[in-house]
Amino acid sequence: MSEGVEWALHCCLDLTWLDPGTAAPAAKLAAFHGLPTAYLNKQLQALARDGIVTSTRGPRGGFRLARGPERITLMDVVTAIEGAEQAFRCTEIRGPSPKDPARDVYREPCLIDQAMRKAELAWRVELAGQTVADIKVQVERNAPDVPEHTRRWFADVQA
Amino acid sequence: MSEGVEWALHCCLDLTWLDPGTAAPAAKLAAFHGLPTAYLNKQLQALARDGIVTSTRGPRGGFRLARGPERITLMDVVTAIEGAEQAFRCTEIRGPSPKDPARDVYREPCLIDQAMRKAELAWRVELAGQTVADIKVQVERNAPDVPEHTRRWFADVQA
DNA sequence: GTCTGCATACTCGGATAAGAGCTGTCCGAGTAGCTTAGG
DNA sequence: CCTAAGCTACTCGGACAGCTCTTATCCGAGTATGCAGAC
Repeated sequence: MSEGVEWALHCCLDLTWLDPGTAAPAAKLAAFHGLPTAYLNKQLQALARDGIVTSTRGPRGGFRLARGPERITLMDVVTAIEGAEQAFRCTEIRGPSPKDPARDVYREPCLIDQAMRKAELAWRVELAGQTVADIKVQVERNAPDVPEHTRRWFADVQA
Repeated sequence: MSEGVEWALHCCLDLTWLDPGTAAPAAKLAAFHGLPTAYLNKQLQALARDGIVTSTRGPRGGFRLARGPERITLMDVVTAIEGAEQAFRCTEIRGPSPKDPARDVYREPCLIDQAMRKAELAWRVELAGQTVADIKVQVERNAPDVPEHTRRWFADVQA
């Protein structure tokens, strides 16, 4: 899996702690996490294309969440970065060449495909069941200083 | 996900229908599914390294299952081809650079990592819960002609 | 007729290229705010 | 003093290389089979 997913998730979490009405530029987000600015910008663009964040250009511009974090699932973020295609894709390789006379033996759907889809569905259900807000709440409980620490950093440091 | 997984799963299923005591060479398996022989051979080698199939060289040689299909899970096959590493791997990018004085704010484990692991675990559980024998039984119920069709093809055709 | 040695064909195994996708970088498009000059 | 036009600085956005991993291929290592020749 692309590591852009990790970056995007962390950025979404950061954005929940910004001062209301402010946006975080890609440069600051990159500096905060020690990541290459331009490439992170590319990932954030992907989030913007899927309507997870909104982007504004010019001074005081940057990215902010397009909707409440309770309405952004981990699945949404993964899909935005990785694309919506299945990881396992059936290429229908059953049986000897398509010109085989007994080809109709394989009318029924491929059960290997179904089994893999079932597993991948379980993965997607788990991802769709957790929102950015859930993570936010857990962090605020486990490490109460992180939100303020983050907010302050984005408010003060000019990177 | 590598398409070698699909190839490997189909091959394992084929092997369950071979005449007892016989082995299927990579060339025949490749011809049966319309795949490049040499590359499929490489995937089968990966299965052999993980002890899922056994390989014998020379005439009448080839691959056969190393144990009963009820003891081969889909997880085993996926791990053999894709490796045992997690798809999502946390690189610990939380907070500003490691030399930040307030670094100890991030003592607690990364919750994004935990969330992603949880989802991936659900995927693995699903895969580990289905065996090649399960697929075999389902196919024999849904498409009763496939087993004999396959057995005959491997017994007769010299590819 | 039987045994032994050898040649042969077959198959896996690992080392070696080609291609695709992820990773990383750069510069142009667009915007907000400041500056400055005029009324 | 107030207004407005222009300028500057800042930020996103998409187009352009580098690099790792998947895909694909080839040839050598090893083995069972069948044959030929000697006893």
